[in-house]
Amino acid sequence: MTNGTEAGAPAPRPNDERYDAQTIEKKWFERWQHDASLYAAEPNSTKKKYYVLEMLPYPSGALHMGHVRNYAIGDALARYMWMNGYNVLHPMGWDSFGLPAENAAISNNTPPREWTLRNIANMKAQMKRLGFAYDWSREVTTCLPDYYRWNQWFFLRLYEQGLVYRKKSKVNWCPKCATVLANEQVVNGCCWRHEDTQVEQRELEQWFVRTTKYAEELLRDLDRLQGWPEKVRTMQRNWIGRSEGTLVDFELEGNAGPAGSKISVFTTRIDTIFGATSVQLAPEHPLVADFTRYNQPLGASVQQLIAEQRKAKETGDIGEIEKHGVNTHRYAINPFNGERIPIWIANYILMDYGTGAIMSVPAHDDRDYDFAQKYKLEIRLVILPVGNDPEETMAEPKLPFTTHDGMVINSGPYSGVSCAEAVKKMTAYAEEKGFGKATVTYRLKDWGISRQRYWGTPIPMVYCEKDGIVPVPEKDLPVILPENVKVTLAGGSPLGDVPEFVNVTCPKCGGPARRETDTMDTFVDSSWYFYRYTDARNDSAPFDGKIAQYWFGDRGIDQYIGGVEHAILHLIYSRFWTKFMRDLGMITNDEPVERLFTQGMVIKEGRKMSKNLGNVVSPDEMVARYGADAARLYSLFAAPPDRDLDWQDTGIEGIQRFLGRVYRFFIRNARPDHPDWHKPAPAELSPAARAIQRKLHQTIKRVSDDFQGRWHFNTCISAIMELVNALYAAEEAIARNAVPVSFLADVQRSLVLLVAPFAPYLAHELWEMLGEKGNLLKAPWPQYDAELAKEEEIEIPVQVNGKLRSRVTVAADADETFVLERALADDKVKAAIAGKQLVKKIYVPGKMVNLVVK
RNA sequence: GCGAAAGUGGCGGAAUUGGCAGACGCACCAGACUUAGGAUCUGGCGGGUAAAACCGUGGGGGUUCGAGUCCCCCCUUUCGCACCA
Repeated sequence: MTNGTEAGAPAPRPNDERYDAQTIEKKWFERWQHDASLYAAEPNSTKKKYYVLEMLPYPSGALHMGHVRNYAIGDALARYMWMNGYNVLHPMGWDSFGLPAENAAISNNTPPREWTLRNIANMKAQMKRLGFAYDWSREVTTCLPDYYRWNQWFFLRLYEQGLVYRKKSKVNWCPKCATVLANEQVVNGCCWRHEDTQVEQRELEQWFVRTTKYAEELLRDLDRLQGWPEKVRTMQRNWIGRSEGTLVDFELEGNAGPAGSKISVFTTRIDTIFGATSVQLAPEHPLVADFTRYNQPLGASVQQLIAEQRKAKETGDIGEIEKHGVNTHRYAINPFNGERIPIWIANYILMDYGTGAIMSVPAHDDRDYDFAQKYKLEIRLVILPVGNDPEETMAEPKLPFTTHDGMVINSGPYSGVSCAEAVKKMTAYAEEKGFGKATVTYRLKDWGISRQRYWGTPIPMVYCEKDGIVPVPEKDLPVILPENVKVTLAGGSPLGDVPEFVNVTCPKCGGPARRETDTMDTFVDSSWYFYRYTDARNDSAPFDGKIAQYWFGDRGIDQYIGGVEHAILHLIYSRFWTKFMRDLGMITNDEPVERLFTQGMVIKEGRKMSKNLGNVVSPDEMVARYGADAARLYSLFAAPPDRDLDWQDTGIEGIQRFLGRVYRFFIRNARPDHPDWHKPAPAELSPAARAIQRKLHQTIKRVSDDFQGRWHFNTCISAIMELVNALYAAEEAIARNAVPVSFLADVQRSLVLLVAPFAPYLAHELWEMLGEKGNLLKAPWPQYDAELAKEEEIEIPVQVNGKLRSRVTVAADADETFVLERALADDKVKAAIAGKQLVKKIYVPGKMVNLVVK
């Protein structure tokens, strides 16, 4: 151990003081490899639990900087909680089913399993090199049977509960993935993975999970998720898209068609129904087929409308579609006034929302107004907005009025009541007469989970000619995904080409049957993986409920950290799964995640990193050049974690320099062999030592407060830098023995602890340098003392008429009279107020003085 | 179109509650040490001025003794939603 210097002599700065991250990190990396229990959560602990989770990665081959940032945040928190005495669960796993493995299989002839496991090995090694403190004994790999068998087990439970069903439906088909996408995976009409590939529509038999059963609860419980970003809650609320309204049946005039004699429309504005001047059908509405059967020209027009709508949907421009429609010359009867109104077919009416039919009220709906203008349909005023002058409005209405705040007019017996009142009364009337009822519609759809792909969880179902659809008995799970399958991107599941997989005997009758060849959407895997972590090696159940109960408590995972791109899909499916498991009696919590944190992206030169732009920063390269500590610390220092981070290569060099400064300070000042080193620090300190002490306690406060609060680790690190700068400034005082060694030992110990969550390698090295033997991870977090953090003297700015004129230095506890006296005695202040009348003296205690003069 | 967040030096960012704008770091400049410096240490660093004055947090107004922070209007950027009846 290098000793400090003799009193009075300036500190020598030999070359071996150089901070060599590679050597230090290699040393600790090797030690940590040999201690698997280092980061293990304690199984039967009386300590308070803390479950911190980062979103598990897809094993694409290598980590990127976004991962490093995500995990650096979680790791800092985990280490902080350990040091605060919690029993911490900090696991990691692999979201390892999915299409890229198949693409890789095709392009370089490697089986998906091999490719995936190799990527996992590589990324795991990267994580270890970065020093992340994961409990690897709980590692979850979703593509292995010991995990996906439980997906199958859950599928059987869903089936028993009637929560999964088969339905023939139009599906979104991505030609590049050669598979079905859930609605949620379609972004602006394109595939969420292939942003430039338009999604097509195909008709297929699919398995659907009845997520809509929980729509109401998923919406309601969003209000409880106070630890989630408002933004995410809003996105989920929009996604669920709850809408209260009324279903109203319009009879068809004349001969009823075979599809029925009524058109059911959904409206949120039944109060405007006396203003309905047409009924509009979606081009794909079932009734349309009847209308076009003996009407060739109409059929052609409808085809046109369908094509327009489809194209608009595919390009994501459905919001701006140019409205087109065609008059069927059929009529519907308004049940409220018996009036016959024309039935139109229009390209902006969507079949997959509500009933696919609407009543058109041009005077009180923007869209209907546009449409009526274009086709010269009647526009009838039935709402008078509050605050409008009736006569003026009647004479020259500035339509459309879409407000709910108004009075119903021209509406028979309802004229004169408020909109809200009319909705109630008219709905009640419709229910009484049997032609309508109050309804709630959701934008949220059931979750289509079938994928015509190989690399996923086989759906445990069998099709028997005699018995139909038969679930695979639980004892036969898992249905193993066969290997050596020829993967192609042609349509249909590759599993269909594997006879030994497909051909089975029916579990019921023993006769010949076919296995389901579709696999599950990978969002199934990630919907419950965090429960598996609590009991990852259980081979008789997905997990033990009691163990999950300990880690999830009543409110779920204490802190979940990941990208905002998962704000809807992953998190809504996870919430669904939790509610489903709760209703199965497996768990007691209603929600999976108490606190959610969404970190910003890592960008460079103002743009997202991408291979195309050639601005990708490789973690491996950063670690090789600057070390893991520097890479991690910089990813926390460069921006607050919730904001985007603009990566600058010179920025990380600054961080490396800082780590070097810390290291060199310890090289010079860690003196565990000194006789005073382990003695308690004296209560009375010299001014130089007192200054350090004050700074130290201020720093502890700042760092601790941020961990508890807003997580601005960038300012925490700044604070630690300030402390280190203060120590450098004090080195002369240290050299002349004006700072007691025992006190300096305390300061250094605290500094190591403050650094430990952010730069674990260096912290461990320094800890050892201080002569400490115990596990740094379990060393208690330093506590600050408000008294010691207090300044003894403060500088008070003095303003005259709001402009800074001078500063006066006073004791921290000086009273107002004294401070004002000093301020008025100051020469610069005197000059500023000379010849003027002092009208007001403002003193904000400890902050500032403002003198108002005339 | 609707909603949210943001806009501060050459750059990343600080200022947590209305109270010294620019902490901390990068870049740059100067000095020290040095055979050397892409190491290290010290100092400087919003504009402006000889120094001051003065100006300065996207733009314009307002409230206040005092505004980056609060209110009103506008501009720009990012994100989310978008004929959802």
